[in-house]
Amino acid sequence: MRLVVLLGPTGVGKTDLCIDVAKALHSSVVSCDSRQIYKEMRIGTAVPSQEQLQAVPHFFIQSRSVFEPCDAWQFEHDAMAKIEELFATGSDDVVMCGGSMMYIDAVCKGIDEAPSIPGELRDELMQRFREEGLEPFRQELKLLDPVFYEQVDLNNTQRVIHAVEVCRVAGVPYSSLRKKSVKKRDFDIVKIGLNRDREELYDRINLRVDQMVDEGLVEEARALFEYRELNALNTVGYRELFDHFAGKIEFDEAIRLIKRNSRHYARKQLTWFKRDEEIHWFHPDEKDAIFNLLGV
RNA sequence: GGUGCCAUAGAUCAGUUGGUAGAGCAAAGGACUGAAAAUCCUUGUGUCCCCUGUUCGAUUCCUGGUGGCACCA
Repeated sequence: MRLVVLLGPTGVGKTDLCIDVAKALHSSVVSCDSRQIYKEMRIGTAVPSQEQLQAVPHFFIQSRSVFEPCDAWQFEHDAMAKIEELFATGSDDVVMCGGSMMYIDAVCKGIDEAPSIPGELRDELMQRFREEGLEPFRQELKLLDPVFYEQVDLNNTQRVIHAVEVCRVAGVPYSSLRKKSVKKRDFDIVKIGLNRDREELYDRINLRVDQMVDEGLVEEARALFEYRELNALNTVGYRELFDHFAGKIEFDEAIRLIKRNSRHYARKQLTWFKRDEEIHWFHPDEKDAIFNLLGV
């Protein structure tokens, strides 16, 4: 049993190659994409085409609503259940394809146990953050978890508030739960990373944004405008258009920012992937070499 | 051909009353185990177009040149 993980920055060409690899291995595709998982978005998240989806069975593509958001912990459970089911029903190989760094690690290494945070608590804390800023949370964290207080970036609102949430709900310091243990999976994992020259990658990203606009990205985003506060819609390609709809920026500026933020996102992904020494890197055109590595 | 203006970071430009220089944009590097397409941190040496002169010292002023733009013929 083998999980073939196909990863790489946005726009590199994962989707096309993924179909070929899955066909060659007679396997299904488990999507590992934190935005393609939502059914309300399609154009801006570059969901595979109907033909591609029909060519090979796909899972976790537009399978969830933005009103029931996913997170890395949830994804680990859902994806692991699906992967084990596929192996149990006779698949030797399963292909997991996507660029969501933390979701990939959640499946390959697992995430430590921690309590779920009730929505009401987060709402309450966010309300307080808006009124009083981050300082009260820093002070509370210093009392509840001095160890993590020393480690965390105290400018990072999300990290500080999340740590406070966990401490409060769990009743123990957040740091005591962060064991960073790696779960042993009972299948092999092969990681294939796709990359291109920076200029080539950026050209593709810029071009793809123009294509998305031609396909109706603006209309897709407009239909979601009223839900723009939802976390799942804090997404490149949508939030910039939301700012335009709200009258904050011109249309051309929104498009420029979508391209730039997509490029930045690609770079951020590469930064994350760089430190994973298990990844075998290829240019997407090196299909033969990839098949060779996979033994097909 | 003549006159004027311009020539500084990847591109666009600011600036130095002569003491070797900066802003936004773009870009680059990094952190990151329950929001992750999120969130956060860091980064600007560049023949200041070339030559000549003045000067202790010129990217800044002078002479000439080259290139670009505008106007006039």
